[in-house]
Amino acid sequence: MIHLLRQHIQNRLGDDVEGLDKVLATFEERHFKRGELVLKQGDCCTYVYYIATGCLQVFIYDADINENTRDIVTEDNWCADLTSFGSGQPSAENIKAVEPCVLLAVSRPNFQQLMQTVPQFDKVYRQILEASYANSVYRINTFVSLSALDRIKWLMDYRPKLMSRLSNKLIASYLGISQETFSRLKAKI
Amino acid sequence: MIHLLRQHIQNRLGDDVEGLDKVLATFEERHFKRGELVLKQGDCCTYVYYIATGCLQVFIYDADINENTRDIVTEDNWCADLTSFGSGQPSAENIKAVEPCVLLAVSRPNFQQLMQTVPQFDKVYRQILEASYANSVYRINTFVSLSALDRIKWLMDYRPKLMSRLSNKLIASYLGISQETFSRLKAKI
DNA sequence: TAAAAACGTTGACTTTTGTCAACGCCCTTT
DNA sequence: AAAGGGCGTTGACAAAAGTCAACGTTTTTA
Repeated sequence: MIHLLRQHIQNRLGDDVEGLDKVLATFEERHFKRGELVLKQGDCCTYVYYIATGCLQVFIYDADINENTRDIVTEDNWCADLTSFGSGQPSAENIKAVEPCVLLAVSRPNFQQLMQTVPQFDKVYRQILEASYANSVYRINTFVSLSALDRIKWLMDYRPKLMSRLSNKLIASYLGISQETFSRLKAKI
Repeated sequence: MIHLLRQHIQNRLGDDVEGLDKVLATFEERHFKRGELVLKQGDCCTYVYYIATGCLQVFIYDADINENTRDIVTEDNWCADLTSFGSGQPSAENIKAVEPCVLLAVSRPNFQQLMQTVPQFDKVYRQILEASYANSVYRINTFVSLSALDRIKWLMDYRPKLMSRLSNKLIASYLGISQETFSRLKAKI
């Protein structure tokens, strides 16, 4: 699966990336079953994952033990609790494979070494950060400015494939509404 | 006001920052009155601002011309629409001085030159990104997991000074609720 | 300083959303 | 194949939040 990561990086930095082989050699391939936890809250997030295939849910539990979904990330994207990963503090978040997943993982020590020794990897990291941040900004704006119905319409426009790919329960959680409300509002469109 | 930025950088990178004077010389000091727009949606965000003093509101308008607040940023922090700044595309967001502000601004060309010529500036930018992102993640989690009442309590804990410093109208908008609901819920605590 | 505008609160009412329960369906899993 | 569990939908009701209006207060601004 490493060729997918190679392509991902080359798409962003060009075909001639110095140190690319060194970078790729540092990643470990890890497989997760549907429903399996990749990261459990309280544990430190010691890996950053490139999703070769599959789909991850990033979520926190509220007082009633509901899963509240901060993000849903699909193949050819990166996933981690970057806050925990960067600080070394325990994670407040959980990451779960909602489909069978093949992930390519870099550990924290390896990541830091790559950052220091491969300048191009530094660029990759910045792009991960920028993309994650841009995504978050979008998402916050939907929460402060849109009704539940409009958030559904927004998701249909912005990430249409998610609608057919994931369970309604998960999408409702991603939109910050109950499963029942999602079911009812969806029927109105 | 440039000494505030100097201190900000030294606090993060140490007292001996190579190229610091070059960096500081690149910033322009700009003053904004209370209520003045720093960035208007549709315009490109051509500056990144370090807030020396004051407070900025980042917001978008919805269909009813309400101001929906994505973020509130106070002195000794950075503010911009990084998505627009990075891509050069028109901004979807507005930035307004909600208090009289002194901002230190770097233009896009100067920013890019610093990134290429001063390695330490690169680190500063990454820290801005990481901090902005961490802040966004927190904020999303409050929206997907907390009720309006709990978001108010969260704000009291997480950013207590904002509560006394800003108008209720603005805080309500930041929390994604109406001014009236905020007034009523606040009375319950 | 006086007028105007914006703000904060409260009441009455509407709309939106959540909760609990029931039911059929699909999908595992044994 | 049968049992069990989870999912998606719907109904009935409750709770939460929004809207509109009014009013006194504070803040701007002319």
